[in-house]
Amino acid sequence: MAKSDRLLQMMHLLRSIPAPVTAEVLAEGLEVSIRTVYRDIESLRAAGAVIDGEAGYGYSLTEDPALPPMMFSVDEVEALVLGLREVEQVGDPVLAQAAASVLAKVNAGLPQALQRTLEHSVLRAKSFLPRPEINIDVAAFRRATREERELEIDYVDAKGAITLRRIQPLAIIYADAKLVAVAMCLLRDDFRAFRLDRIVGFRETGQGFSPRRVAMLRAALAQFRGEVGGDSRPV
Amino acid sequence: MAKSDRLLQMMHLLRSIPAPVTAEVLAEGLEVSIRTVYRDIESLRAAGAVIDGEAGYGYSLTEDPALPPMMFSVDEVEALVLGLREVEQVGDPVLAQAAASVLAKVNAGLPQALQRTLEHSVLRAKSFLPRPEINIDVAAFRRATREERELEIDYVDAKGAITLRRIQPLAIIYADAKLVAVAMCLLRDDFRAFRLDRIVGFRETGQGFSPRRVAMLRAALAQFRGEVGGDSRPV
DNA sequence: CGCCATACTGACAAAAACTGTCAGTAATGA
DNA sequence: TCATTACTGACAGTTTTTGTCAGTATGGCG
Repeated sequence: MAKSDRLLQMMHLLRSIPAPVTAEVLAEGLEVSIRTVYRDIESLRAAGAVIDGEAGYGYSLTEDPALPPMMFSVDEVEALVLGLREVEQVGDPVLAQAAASVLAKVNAGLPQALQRTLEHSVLRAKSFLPRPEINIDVAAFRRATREERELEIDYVDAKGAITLRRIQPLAIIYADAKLVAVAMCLLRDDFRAFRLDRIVGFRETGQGFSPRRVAMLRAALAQFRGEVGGDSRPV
Repeated sequence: MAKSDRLLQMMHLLRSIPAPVTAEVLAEGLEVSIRTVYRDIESLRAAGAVIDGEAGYGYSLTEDPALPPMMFSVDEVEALVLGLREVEQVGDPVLAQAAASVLAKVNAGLPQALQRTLEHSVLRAKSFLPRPEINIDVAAFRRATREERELEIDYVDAKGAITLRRIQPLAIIYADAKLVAVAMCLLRDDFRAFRLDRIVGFRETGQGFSPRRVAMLRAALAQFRGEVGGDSRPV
């Protein structure tokens, strides 16, 4: 086997096997000697891969030269930072964490100058709006929505009474400081918007409504638009 | 030179030189014969690169195997979409365009299932807050901020009087529906926050304040934080 | 159609690179 | 200390690669 081919295969192994990977595992996988593995690791390092190797532990790929610099402009980096920083402030902890993670990933792939732009962005997001407290697992709600599963929700209306609703959730709208779920309400047999801070509990019914979410959402948004002001019917 | 090294260099040339690249150019750049270039191209193709080659025209890299699918989770994609869609709505026109562009780029690198998640995202952003009209070129203001250039601004205060201020802009804060520039005000010799909708005009003074923006911004934010509420001094 | 500019392929001898084995060094954690 | 692993240099034999040469093919243009 040509060394050049094998180097590509080694990169593949280093990317796909969880760290640490020992030289022995690599040698077996590539059917070469351990000495050759050491040489190949050296070649990969010369080519820009940052591969940590600790005696008694094994190798881990900490920087992948195959990851080309992401071709984002300065404006694009600023848009990214602003958008994701805003998401970090909203009321879904899983989503906030995901936003931070995206920033870290993008940052890792940027050339140094753009990394600086990202880290010291001119744009900052800061919200002063009071945020109603949300007590449900928003990530789970998002997931049910995405996977087109019917939900039963305990909903507190404006008067404080709790009603039980069966809904097909279509989207979650971030409307300034409020999170609003757009859904087909099976009690009213019509589209409704439900504020997430007024949902005190929810569970899946076991029913699905696949694959109609996108079309229904389109209809709901058109209907709400026709009524001027998307949250005019918060129930 | 080891072939494996040269293959990496050839990929670099193919990525960075605008198409078409002739075998002759590659041969010269890599200091090998044309026959070797043909062989290397073959090796790169075997390794997954899609390289078009037309007689009389040259080569172009149409698909780069080094581009791994972007490793974003579903949550991360949703965070991205939400954040960038918000920027599309609230950002200055250049920034809004950049946000759309980022989404397109990210989408292009995603596996199909995640492309669908992105295109039909459960999460939507919709703002109902009244937005004061901004009449300056915000992208130019951003740029001056980034490049640490002093500005002279015509500022309308709360009473409607226009004052001329000389500032060192440090950041632009998206504070709900308002855009606020944090700056060192050279008139007051202190940090101030200026609402962008009250800036009726600005121009560069020709002075710079490099490389102090980041440190000054840190100090400004600490000062504003100490005062409880970051826009308590909008001037 | 012929010409030009370019991509493409096979063959071969000489040159270069690579390999596994062996011997020895080093680091970390229990 | 021991076990587990990474690391380096040297060498003879093996494998791969190279440039040269000869020939094929394609698209665009006059």
